[in-house]
Amino acid sequence: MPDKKIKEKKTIPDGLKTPKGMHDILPGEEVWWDKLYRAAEKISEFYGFHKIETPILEQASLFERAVGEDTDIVQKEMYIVKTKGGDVLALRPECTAPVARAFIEHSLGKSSPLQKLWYSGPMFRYENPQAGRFRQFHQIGFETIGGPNDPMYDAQIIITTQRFLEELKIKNLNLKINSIGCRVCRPIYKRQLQTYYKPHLKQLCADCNRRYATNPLRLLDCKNEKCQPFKEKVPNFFDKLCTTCSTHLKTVLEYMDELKIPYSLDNQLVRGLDYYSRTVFEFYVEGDGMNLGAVAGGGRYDYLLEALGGRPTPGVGAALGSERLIEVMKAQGATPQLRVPRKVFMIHVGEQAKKKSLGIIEELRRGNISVTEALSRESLKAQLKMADREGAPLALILGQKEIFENSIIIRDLKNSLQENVPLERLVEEIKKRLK
RNA sequence: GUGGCCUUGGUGUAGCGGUAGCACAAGAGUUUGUGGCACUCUUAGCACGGGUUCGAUUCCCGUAGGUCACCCCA
Repeated sequence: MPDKKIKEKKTIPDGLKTPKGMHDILPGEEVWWDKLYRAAEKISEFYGFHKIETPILEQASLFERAVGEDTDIVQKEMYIVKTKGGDVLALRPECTAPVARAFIEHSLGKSSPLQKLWYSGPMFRYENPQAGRFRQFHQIGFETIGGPNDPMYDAQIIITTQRFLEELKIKNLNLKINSIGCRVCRPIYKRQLQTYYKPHLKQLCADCNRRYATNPLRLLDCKNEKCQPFKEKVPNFFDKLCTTCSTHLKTVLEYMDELKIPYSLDNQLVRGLDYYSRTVFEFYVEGDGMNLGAVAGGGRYDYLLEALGGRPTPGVGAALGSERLIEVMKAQGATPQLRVPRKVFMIHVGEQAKKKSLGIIEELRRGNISVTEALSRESLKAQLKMADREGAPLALILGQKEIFENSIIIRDLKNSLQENVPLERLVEEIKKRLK
């Protein structure tokens, strides 16, 4: 029986574990997240994006309206929270809608007609986890809202995303671009698709039959074998784009060439969020074991603001999956952010020295010198070993003799030279050596 | 939501129907106040629940988690 009790203590009960698809980010991972966030901050600053933070919870109807009632995200992947007051809230599944909401709610367009915003934070989607797919995951995103409806912004969002990926040294990138048309040409194309598919409905899979009615564009990215033969003669969307849209796409592509960004046109690229219009794009990483899906994706959303009750305002945005980026960096052998070692390691010998060390450490920290210690260790050896492992350049050694002389030893751990200095000159002596 | 595979100390891994080895990591030490190497010792484990069995970590079932595929996406 006592055996059993020990067991119970060791294993955390299932009921207390992290929920499925959600993970702790432990201190060992810090170096990767650090690298990611530093890059994000650097790129945002360079490209003139300002950070915005929106609540984790929003009214569920925000996403229904923005992302679309018919989408998988809204239909089956949202975490819904009912408050005691009767509000229906959702854990945000993405962040473009909240950013657009904030733009309207705070009339950001009034202070400056073009807003360049970026965000970073957790998103939530209730789906089955697998590699690169979690129920709580993190995104970093860039949005430009407002200004004229100019393909230049599409290009700028893409180059920003591209530069961010480069900053992270991510290789083997593949950029896919497509246009899904506008209010004018998309409905026409949808009808053409329906006309094309109608005679074949009985031979199509169940999903496609549903898509036929709800979202004909998705017929294009069905992967069911049954449906493949019919794709060959599908009317090509590029031919059906209205003049405005095809000019828009052409210009975006010209800018890509100008910026020397390689891309591939993919007329089957249809994103699962309804707010997109015209340009849509995704970045993939090619290579073995890189089945993470898109590492970044985005597009233009000219009708989103309007759909949320704002004035008609164009926008373009991109989102990157933080966990996927880190996965790719690891897989491609990138080096994580270096931890900055603390400058000096305080070592004591004996009870009296231990007590006195406390004060010295505080004095150093106030002198803006970072200090580590292992005051709980007693042996000098063990403490030096720790100092070595921490990578501190200097160790301070305080023992009976030093206390008596009112001095302290500064040991250079790189070349093993040490010197005894008066305690009152400690801060300046350290600073001299750290230069 | 459906289906396949997986689950051994902190980490990575052996193993067998009779309760477990190894490596790394961690801690202590190799005499008296000096680290990185080496050596010694120590700590620590069969995901959870049930069944078959004299006995299960090993076989069977279920649950959970992970992973892969479909779907969709970051």
